[in-house]
Amino acid sequence: MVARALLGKVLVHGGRSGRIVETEAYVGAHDLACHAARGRTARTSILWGPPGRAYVYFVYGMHWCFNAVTGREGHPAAVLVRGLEALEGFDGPVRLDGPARLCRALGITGAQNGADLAASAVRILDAPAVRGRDVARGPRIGVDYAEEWAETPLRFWVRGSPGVSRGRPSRRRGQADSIR
DNA sequence: CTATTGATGGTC
DNA sequence: ACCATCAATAGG
Repeated sequence: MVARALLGKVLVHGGRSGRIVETEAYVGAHDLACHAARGRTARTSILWGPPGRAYVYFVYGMHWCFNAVTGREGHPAAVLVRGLEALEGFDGPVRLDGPARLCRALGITGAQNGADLAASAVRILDAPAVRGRDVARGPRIGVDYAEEWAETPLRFWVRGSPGVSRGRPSRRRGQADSIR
């Protein structure tokens, strides 16, 4: 799965870069947590386009979130990047845990929506994969409304990384479910 | 540590 | 009305 494979890769924008340490997969129009589940609209049309482009959306009146479109044309699926570890271009310490924080820190906004991730100012660079035993997975964050999809373990993160967000999947209790 | 709330605005 | 959020605050 692409969300798992993106862990360890490098997101770059505006001269700043970070190693991807937390992702969530949104797998299609049938996934009730996916923005595409409510049909093709002006906002979500990029999701139906070709893979390898940025889907950047605005939430809660103040935050941008960055996704990479992963589904082939006509198949809306994407991976939300939720956490990074700082690599280059930052002036002092930065927090990159959380999808909106990382966008703010890298200067990603709606201006990058639709950008080609292989040939524009926003890029994802290849890098060594994260070892299986360092990867954990669990339910996605903030999607309680998505019925059975709320508990589907489509969130992936690098165990122990400071770039992993602290948001819990609020429905269930207990610790982060984990392990590969 | 958990829980709650205000900020702030596009989308449908 | 509803959010794929964050920061600040209050309470145990």
